[in-house]
Amino acid sequence: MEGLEKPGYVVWGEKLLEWYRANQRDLLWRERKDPYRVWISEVILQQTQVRQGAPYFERFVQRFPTVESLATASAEEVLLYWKGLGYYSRALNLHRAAQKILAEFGGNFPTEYQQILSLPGVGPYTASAISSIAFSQPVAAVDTNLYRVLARFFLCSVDISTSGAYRIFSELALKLMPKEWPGEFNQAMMDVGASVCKPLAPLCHECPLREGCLAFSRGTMEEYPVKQRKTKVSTISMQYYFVNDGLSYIIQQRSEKSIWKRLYEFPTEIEQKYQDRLLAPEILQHRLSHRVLNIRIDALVLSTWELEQWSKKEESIVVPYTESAGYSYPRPLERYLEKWLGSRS
DNA sequence: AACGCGGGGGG
DNA sequence: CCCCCAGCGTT
Repeated sequence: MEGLEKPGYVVWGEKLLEWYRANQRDLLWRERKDPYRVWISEVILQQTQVRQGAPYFERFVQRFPTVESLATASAEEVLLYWKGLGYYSRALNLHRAAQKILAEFGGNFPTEYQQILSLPGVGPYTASAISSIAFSQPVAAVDTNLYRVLARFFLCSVDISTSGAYRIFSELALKLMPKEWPGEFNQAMMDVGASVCKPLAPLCHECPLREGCLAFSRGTMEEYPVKQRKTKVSTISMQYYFVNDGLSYIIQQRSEKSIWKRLYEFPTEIEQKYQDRLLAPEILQHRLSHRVLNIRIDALVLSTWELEQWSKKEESIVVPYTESAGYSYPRPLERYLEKWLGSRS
């Protein structure tokens, strides 16, 4: 990595801030420096793009405006506001963290970095983001944007998926940061990374850091940052039965262990005697990051009496069509339901 | 250090 | 079909 003279660091940070003051995105959670709102927004935006997360933030803080309102809600309802966003343990951790804040910090959002880091679902990045934005602590929020911007500018070839990279980049960022503006600096880094220094086809012509950027001068922007290759994609098959009587259907809750934590799904098996009453199956394909799910859904229409017998089985829940929205479903099942219920009216 | 964990969008 | 994204927790 090429060095930068001491005075150069100061100029770097100030150039970035100057650009940020003129070009920052106006986002809902930037209106106030309320640690609660910063926290919620940061968790929503973990591995999630602003466009996708913004509507969720608005709904979430409207329903749960304070730590206490979140802590005293049911996990079930919190999940309902997370439905469709993915990475569902984030919602469950948010809920647990709110209860921890209530129990251990008297309902006041903790102000110390180490305390913030101790909250479930809050890692080094999120703790730094909250500390810097809400409490003006001089710590670097090391996310993929920061890796990309700095790796390109300084032509740094360290593999960002290794643990050593975190320390190198956070120390470098701290040198570049004007210490009076830690929150602004971190958010400026995110905005430059998101809207200018993009992973592919970066807009170098409008970059405030173009001058001095080593990757730009060599035309090798897209080769940075260096990241280890990902694992291969695997395929998994799933079988569901949509058991209904024309008015209600059967669901069960998934465990907290694997994919789709605590969301609701259709039964995965039926008794032998129903095998010859299945309707034509629906085949859905659902792509995840490193997996492809082939989902087969067989519809089974029972009489009201038969459905009632079924519902006596352990863990099964009968849902009237009209109350379908009261439960959180994985995306593919939600789409199946919409189609089924919609076709009836 | 490597992996599981979602979903939407872009080329 | 691949890639990407305001990461974290577990093993």
